[in-house]
Amino acid sequence: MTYDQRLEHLLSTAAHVFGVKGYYATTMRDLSRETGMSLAGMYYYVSGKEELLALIQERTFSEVLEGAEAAVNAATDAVDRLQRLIDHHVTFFAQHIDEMKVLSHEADSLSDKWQAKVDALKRRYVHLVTDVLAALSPDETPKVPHRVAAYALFGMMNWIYTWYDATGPIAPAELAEQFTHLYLHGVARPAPSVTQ
Amino acid sequence: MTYDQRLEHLLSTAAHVFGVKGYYATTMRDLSRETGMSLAGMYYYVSGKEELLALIQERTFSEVLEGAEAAVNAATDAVDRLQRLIDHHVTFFAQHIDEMKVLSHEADSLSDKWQAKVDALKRRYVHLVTDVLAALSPDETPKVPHRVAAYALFGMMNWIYTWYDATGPIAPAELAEQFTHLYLHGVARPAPSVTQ
DNA sequence: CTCGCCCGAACGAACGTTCGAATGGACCCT
DNA sequence: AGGGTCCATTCGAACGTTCGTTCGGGCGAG
Repeated sequence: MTYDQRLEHLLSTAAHVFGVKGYYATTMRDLSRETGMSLAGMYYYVSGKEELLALIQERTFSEVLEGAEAAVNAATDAVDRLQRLIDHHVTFFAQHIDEMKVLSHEADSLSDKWQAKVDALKRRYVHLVTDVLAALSPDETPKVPHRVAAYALFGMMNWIYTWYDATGPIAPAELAEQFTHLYLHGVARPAPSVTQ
Repeated sequence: MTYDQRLEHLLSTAAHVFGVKGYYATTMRDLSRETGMSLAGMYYYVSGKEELLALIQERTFSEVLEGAEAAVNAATDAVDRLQRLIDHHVTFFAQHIDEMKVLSHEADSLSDKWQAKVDALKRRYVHLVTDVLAALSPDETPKVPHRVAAYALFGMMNWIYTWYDATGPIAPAELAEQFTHLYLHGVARPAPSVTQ
């Protein structure tokens, strides 16, 4: 076992426990028991509890952002970009539930020093999504501002940590398709003109 | 000042501080300072910190559910029901940001005894929304299951506590309209058939 | 012998909660 | 009217626990 592997083990265990119990409710003694390391031993790998949270957030966000950019770049047209973006986000979410739960739920738990780095990643992600939406409906004054549409999409996707079970009857890719359809066409019937 | 008024003052102050700092990060001493009551004095009104959270959640959820049912009942047709439901939720959210933030963010922080009561209210709300959606598209096998559509709507609306500022350029009623339009028709152009 | 790695034991601080007493108005009996 | 008793309300001070973190040293491979 190398140093890096043990740090990774600590981080992934911490992400799991944070995801289940929440950051504040998790004690270093919980992590000690769960990792098999001693209480003091963990401090050889991280400077403290907050650095654990920061590293988890930073690494996860970097990975999801990188993947999202790759997914968008691999697309052919505007609708395809959206489809791939949603699919990547939902699939990644399902495969890294604990980390994403921490990312969604503990977005404001870091002190300024660490928060800034995560916020920078977050801005890049929001910007990416907003661009995709702008290309999708290049109207100068759409009925729904691109910013609102972007955060509505984030809400739809990030909220799944409260209800979705990736091992249930709906596969991640399936959920992504449903989200994409919903987000593109709404719940109104396929027929364009609705009552009223 | 009556007993009830002081309890109300304690609860609303606690909701505010919980909303800003989070439940776990808030100490009883914080609440003592913020309410002007003594540390021990607060225990005359509630049995402990957890009852504060429970009362806030229970009262807020009851109120939002009651209002939502009234809004739906006042509507004329299926689309109107959805419109009023979204408007009520968003407007209520904007007017009670702290409480709704606590409700959204601290949904799993209660012990079983209290959680059950809140979960019962939550189920009623989910059921209400699902019914509205089912009436909107009575298809037996819609492209998007009603349950998924319901949680997508909740996600879109509840996520606003992370980004929306009710005192900003977008008024709550305006945001509700945008959400309704987005949810009904999607981001795709009014023209029904999209590229691909 | 050195150094990267690990840990038992302890430290000081902060936490939620409790205790016992003090306050003051309402009410009763004479 | 006055004296006495109760009870709702308040709070300073402390209690026991648990927290994140640190200290000093131990251990094994090079």
